[in-house]
Amino acid sequence: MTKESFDPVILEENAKKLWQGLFEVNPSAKNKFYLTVAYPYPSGAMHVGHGRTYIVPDVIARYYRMLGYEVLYPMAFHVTGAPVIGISKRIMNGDEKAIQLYKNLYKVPEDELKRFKEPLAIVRYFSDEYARVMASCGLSIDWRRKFTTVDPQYSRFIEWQWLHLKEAGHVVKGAHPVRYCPQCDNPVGDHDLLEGEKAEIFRFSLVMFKWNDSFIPTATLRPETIYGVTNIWVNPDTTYVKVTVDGAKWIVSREAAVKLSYQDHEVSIEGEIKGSSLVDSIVSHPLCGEVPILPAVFVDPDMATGIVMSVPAHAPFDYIALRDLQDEGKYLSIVPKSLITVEGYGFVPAKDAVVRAGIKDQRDPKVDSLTQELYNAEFSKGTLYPEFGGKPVKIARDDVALLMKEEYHSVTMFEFDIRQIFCRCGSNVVIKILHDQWFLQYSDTEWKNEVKEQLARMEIVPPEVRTEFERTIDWLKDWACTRKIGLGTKLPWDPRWLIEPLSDSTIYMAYYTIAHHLRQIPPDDLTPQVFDYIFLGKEPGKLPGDHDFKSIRDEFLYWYPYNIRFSAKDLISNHLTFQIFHHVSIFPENLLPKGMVVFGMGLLNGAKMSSSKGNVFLLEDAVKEFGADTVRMFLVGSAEPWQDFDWRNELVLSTRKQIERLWNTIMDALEMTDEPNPIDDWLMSRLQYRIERTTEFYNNFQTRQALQEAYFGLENDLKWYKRRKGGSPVLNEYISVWIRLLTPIIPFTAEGLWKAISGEGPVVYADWPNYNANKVNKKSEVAEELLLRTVEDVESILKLIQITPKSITICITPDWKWKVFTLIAGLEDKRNAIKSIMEIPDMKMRGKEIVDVVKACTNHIHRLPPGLVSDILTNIPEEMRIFNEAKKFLEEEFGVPVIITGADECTHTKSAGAIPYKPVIIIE
RNA sequence: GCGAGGGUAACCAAGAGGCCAAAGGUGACCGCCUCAAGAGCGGUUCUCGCAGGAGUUCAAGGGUUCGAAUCCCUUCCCUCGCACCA
Repeated sequence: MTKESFDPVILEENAKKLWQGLFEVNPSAKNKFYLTVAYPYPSGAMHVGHGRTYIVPDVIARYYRMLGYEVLYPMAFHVTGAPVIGISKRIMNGDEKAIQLYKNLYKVPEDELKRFKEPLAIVRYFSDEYARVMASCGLSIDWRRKFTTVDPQYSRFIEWQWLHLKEAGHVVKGAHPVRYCPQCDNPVGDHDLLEGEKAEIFRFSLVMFKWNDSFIPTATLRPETIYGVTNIWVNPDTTYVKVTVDGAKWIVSREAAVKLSYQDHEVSIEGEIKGSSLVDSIVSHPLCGEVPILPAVFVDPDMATGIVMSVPAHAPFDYIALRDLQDEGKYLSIVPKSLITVEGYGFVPAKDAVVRAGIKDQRDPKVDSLTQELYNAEFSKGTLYPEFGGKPVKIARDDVALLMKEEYHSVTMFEFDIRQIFCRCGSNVVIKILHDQWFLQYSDTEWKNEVKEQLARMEIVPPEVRTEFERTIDWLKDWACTRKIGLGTKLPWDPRWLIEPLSDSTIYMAYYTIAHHLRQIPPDDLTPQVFDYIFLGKEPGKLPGDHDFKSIRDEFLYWYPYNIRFSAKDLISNHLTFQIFHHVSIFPENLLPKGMVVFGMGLLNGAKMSSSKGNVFLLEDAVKEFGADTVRMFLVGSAEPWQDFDWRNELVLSTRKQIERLWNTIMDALEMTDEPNPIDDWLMSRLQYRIERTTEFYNNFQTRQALQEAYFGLENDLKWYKRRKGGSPVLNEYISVWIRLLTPIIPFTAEGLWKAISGEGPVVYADWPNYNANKVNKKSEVAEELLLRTVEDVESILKLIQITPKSITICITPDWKWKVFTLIAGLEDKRNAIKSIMEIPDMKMRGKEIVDVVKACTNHIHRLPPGLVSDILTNIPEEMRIFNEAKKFLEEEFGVPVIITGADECTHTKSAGAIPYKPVIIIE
C-alpha cells in the first residue's frame, strides 16, 4: 500500500465522481428519513452563514444514510415576493450601492448584470450558483426534485392548498393599513425605503371636538383621558385648513388632510385658517364639556391631525405647555384634572414626573422619554377613578374608544411613529388602507389549540425554544396574506391578489416528495382533485390525463411526514410556526411534522454577518481557499447548531491542519504490523465507548460534540496506545471505525481514506460502526487508567522537584486498604464513613492509622469520576501485577530503574500514604 | 418597552449541587526536529509551592446549603423576535 499525501482538490474531484447520482432516492424496503431545510431566496451569493444552514442538515442526512435509512434531502428555491423586483429596479436605475454589491461582492459578471433588468433573471442566476456551490460543499441533495415557487405546477399546488384553507374558514377578508408610495402608486416594503425602515404604524383615535359648525379632530393614543381634558392645543405658527371630510366640516393641518385622503376619506380643502386665530376659541365634547383652544409650539402639524387634546394631569407635554403659559400669567384658572390613579405617582402624575425630572420647558428633549415612561406606567398599572368607571386603563381605553366611535363621531387615523419615511423614488411615504385584503386567521383560538397540540407532539431542538414557539402561537394575530406586487401565485378565487411569500411556503415539504413526477405533468392536469387524491387519498373518480397518480401518492406516503425541519431561530415567530398552522389545517394527524431543529446565527470575526453591510465571507471562496471538508468541519465543529458561530479565517486554517493530521495519522497507522499486544484489548474497549458516545451525539444533533468525540477522543486513545507500544493489526479495525465516525462531517477525506484501506463501496453508504459489548474490557480500562494517572503524577512531581532522578519506587497499597476503599465507596452517606468502618473489629484494631486512611480514601473517591469508581469496584485492579507488567514501559518512559514494591515492605516513611488507585511514588 | 434565550480563563466552548482550577479546540510561550522557515511531536498557559498540594476564581451583589460555576432573588450587559418582510 503506498502512502498518498493529503490533497483536498483531488479528494473532492474523486468523491464527486463517485457520488454521481448516489443521492437520488426512491421509495424502497428500507425505512425512510426525510429532512428539510428552509429553501433559500436566491437574490445574492451564498456566504458561509448559509453554508452552515445547509451543511449541518447534510451531516445529519449522511449519518442516517449510514444507519441504513433511505434518506431524502431535497432542495428548491423560493422566488416569490418583491425583493428581486426592487433589486432589479435599483440596478437598472444605476443605484451605486446595489451595483457595487452585485458586481464586487457577489462577483456577477458584467453581461449577466445587464440581464438583471428582468427580476427572474436574478433568481435564475443565483439559484444556479446556489446549486453549484452546494454541490461543491458535498451536500447530498436529490436534485431531481428541485423546483422554484413560480413553476406552474407549484402554483397549482399552492392554489390547492389555499382552496383548502378557505374551505376550512381560515381565510377572511378585511381592510389593512400599509405603507404606500403615492408616486409609485404601490405599497412599499422595507427594501423599497430610502429612510424609515423601522417605522411602525400607530392607530390613533380622533376625538371630535365641536367648534361652531365644524369638527376639530384631535388625535390620541389614549382616548380614555378625554375625561381629563382641560383644553386643546394648536400650533399658533401653523396654518390649518378647513376641509370637508366625508361631507362634514373639519379643521386639520394641511399634512393631515393629505393623509386622511389615503385613509378612506373623501377630502376636499375649502379654505385656510391660521392657528393663532383659533386660539382662545371654545370647543366642546360631550365627554368633557367646553374647553378653550390654547397655543403650544410642541404641536407638530405633520403628526396625525396637527391638533391635540390636552390632559395636563397625565401628559407631561400638556402639563409643561400649560405651566409655561401660566408662568406668563395666562389661563390661571385652568387646573389639571386627574382621572387615573397609578402606583408610584401622586394625584397629578404628570406634575410628579416633570418635577422629578427637572424639566424646564416644552422644548426640553427629555419630555419624550418621560411621556413614554408615564404612558407605560399608567397603561400597565393605572386605574380610572370611580366617577369615570373605575376600570383599569388597559380596559377603559378600548371601551372609551368604542364609545366615541359609536356615539361621538370618532374615527381611526393611522400614523407612523417617526416622521421621516421616504420611498426610494424620493417621495414621502403615506399610510393607505387597502381593501379586500385577505387575511389568514391565525387569531382563531381553535386553530391555535390544534397547533399547540401538534407542537406538544413534536421534537424541538434545542428544548429551550419550545416556550418561544408557545408564545408565538399565542401572540399571532391575523396575517395579511395577499399582495398586489411581486412574484407569486394568484389567489384562486380572487386573482387580483398574489399569495404572499411567507404564506406560500408552509407545506412545500410535501411537494418535494413528488416534485420530480409533477414536473412531467402538464400544469392544467394538476386539478385540485388530483392533489386531493395524492395528499389526502380522496377517492379519485376520473382524473385528468393518463398519469400514474397512484404511484405518486405512494411515494408521498412513503416519505411523509417529514422527520425534521431545520431553520434559523429568527423564523420561529413566523415561518416555523406558520407551517404548523398550515399542516394541521390540511393534513391528517399521521402526516404532521415530527420535529424541528432551530439554528443560531452567524458571525464573521465577531460581527454579525450581513450582506447589505458587506460583512460576509462567500461560501464559494471559503471552499476554494480551505477545501470543502475544512469548511464543513469548521462550521459543524465550532458550535452546536443552535448556538451562534463565529467564522474566523485563522481558526479555519487550523481546522484544515487537523484534517491533514488525521490523514497522516491514519496513513502511518496503516503501516503498523506489530505482534498483538495486551494493550490491543484496551484500545478496542475504548473504541466501543467512543462509538457509543459519538452515536448518541449525532442522534441529538450535537454535531460539535460528535466531532470532538470522533476526532479528538479517538486521537487521544490512539496516542496512549502508541505510547504503550501498541501497533498491531487491530488498528485496521480502529481506523475503519474512525473513518466512518467522521464520514458525515468530512465525507471527501473519508472517501479517500476509505479507498486507502480498501473499504467496500463508497464510504457514504458504508454501515455505521456498531457498538460491540463483547469488546468492552473494563478490567483493562481500569488498569490503564491507573497507569496513566500514576505516570501523570510522576511527571508532575518531577517537574516540581527538579532533580535528576536515579530511580523511581512505586509502593503498592496493601489489600486491607482496598477493603476500606470498597466499603466507603458503597456508602450512601460518606460523612459518617469513619463511624461505619470502626464498627468492623478488624479495622478498629488498626487504631489511629485507620482514621487517616478513611479520610484519604473518602477524599479520593470524591475526586474520581463516579463511572470510574463503579468500574473499579467491579474490577478491583491487581495493582502489583499491573505495575510489574508495566515496569519496562515505565522505565522507558522515565529513563531510570523503576522498583515496584508493596508499601508494607518499603521502609520509606512516605510509603504509609499509599491508598487504593493511588500508589505512593518515591523519586530519588 | 414586551417576549424568548444567554454572560465560564487570551479567544471559542463543555460543565447544570460534591467528580471542578473547571473537558476539548484555538492562540501564546518553551523545548525537540530542521541549514532555516513551516508542518509535526512534547510541555507550559489564575496565583503560590523543590512531592503528586494549597489559595483565589465561573458578569456583579445578596441568599439557600455541611458544600454553589451549577439552585433562588436583585442589578448590569449581550443575542433573537415584536409581523405583513425574506
